[in-house]
Amino acid sequence: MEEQCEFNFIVADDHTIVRQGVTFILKEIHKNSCVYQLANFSEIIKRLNTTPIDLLVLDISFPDGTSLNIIPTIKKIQPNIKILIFSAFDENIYAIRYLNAGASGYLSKLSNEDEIKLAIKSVLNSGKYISKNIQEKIMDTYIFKKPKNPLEQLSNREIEIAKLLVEGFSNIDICNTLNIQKSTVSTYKNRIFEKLDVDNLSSLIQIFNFYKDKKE
Amino acid sequence: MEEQCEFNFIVADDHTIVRQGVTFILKEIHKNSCVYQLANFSEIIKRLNTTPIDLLVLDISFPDGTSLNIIPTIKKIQPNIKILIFSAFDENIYAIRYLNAGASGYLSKLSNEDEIKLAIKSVLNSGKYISKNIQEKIMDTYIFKKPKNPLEQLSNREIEIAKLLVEGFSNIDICNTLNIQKSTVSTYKNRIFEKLDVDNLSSLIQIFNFYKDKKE
DNA sequence: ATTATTTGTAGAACTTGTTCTATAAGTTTA
DNA sequence: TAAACTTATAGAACAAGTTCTACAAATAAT
Repeated sequence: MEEQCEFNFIVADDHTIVRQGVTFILKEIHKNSCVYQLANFSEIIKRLNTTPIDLLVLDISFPDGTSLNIIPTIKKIQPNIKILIFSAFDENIYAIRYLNAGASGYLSKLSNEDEIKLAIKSVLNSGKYISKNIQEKIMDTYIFKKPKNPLEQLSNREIEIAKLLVEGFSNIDICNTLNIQKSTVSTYKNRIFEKLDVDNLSSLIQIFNFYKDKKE
Repeated sequence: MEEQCEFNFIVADDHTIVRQGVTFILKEIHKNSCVYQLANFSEIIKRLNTTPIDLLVLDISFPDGTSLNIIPTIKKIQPNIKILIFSAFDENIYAIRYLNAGASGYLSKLSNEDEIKLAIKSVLNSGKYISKNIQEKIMDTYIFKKPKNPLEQLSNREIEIAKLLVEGFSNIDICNTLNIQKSTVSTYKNRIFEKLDVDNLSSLIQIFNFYKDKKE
């Protein structure tokens, strides 16, 4: 039966409704394709071991970066597979990481139907899809050559203070333990936020947890 | 044209793919119905003011400050409307609160297609849908009432505010969006911290992220 | 039915955090 | 090597956040 499939797709997402929505679009684009709807990682692996897949549309539900390493795992089984990340999380923080890890595209769930179709077609035809937003981001990274791991931009002192902030210490705590003025701590905080392009502690914590164990 | 609609539905969700998936299912159940796909709260209100709606399938994760109190707001416009909450958040924390607030059902996005159809049909026919899980939950709460997920200790308002804090909003942001005094926000923050036994935002974020998707 | 507790809310006084500006020392770069 | 950033640091004025107290309404407990 697989021989009647023009393409083999996997749609992996824990939400049924999303799987079905994506399946519907895939069938619209390629009527004679087979779509495997899967809800978790082990199902994906099982399927990859039995069926050559052209495109995997992959939801990433965990913002902590654990799903990053599933990409090489998948590619080890099927090196030519195209992976389109379909994510509810903000492009700005994650997209480039996933593309570097070997994904063929990163698509926001906020995208309208045309964009979704475009992404799928692009990945199938040219092997990649990069949204306007991400293109700009990459330009930034290349032209201003920011390091891949944004934490590397921080000076030693800045990292020291960022870490304390992330661990929950107040400015006053920090200024006491480091014996500096509170205004100094604030200045650091500002510089850290600026360098990492965030504007609240919550985002700092996210970035920190995301990148702390990653080599650039 | 509205007179040819057997039912009028609204599907409100910020993700296109979800709106379309739900629309597809609704059309499958009631071929001759009209479905309005809307992406934010103000669109919902606008539509409610012009069209009598039988069922609103409402995602509660969208970013424009949607919360519990939109349910009474909606019901004030159309008292007989049925609201089915279709949520990516864990039932255990939110379901009962939304049902108490006047929703007719609470459906997890993890549900399979049959469950989704069942929920929609139940709400349309009998005016309510309560999943096995939630039924058990209610039993537990009524009969055995064991405290499991610490987030359950928080009141509705406390959860609302905790969520905003976790997402990185400042006290001032919160007091502006909720139209309360900044001292009030601080009071909440304190109570939240006390109940969850933490003393800084960082820990709150950790607890929140740890428990938000966990069943008890 | 009465009492106790929780919930939602603030005012005023106070503490903490931010901004804006600035400076000396260290590092790059043209 | 001089000019140009970067880094580590504050003072002062101002903004944001906290504390402590309080009170009415809703809930729960006795």
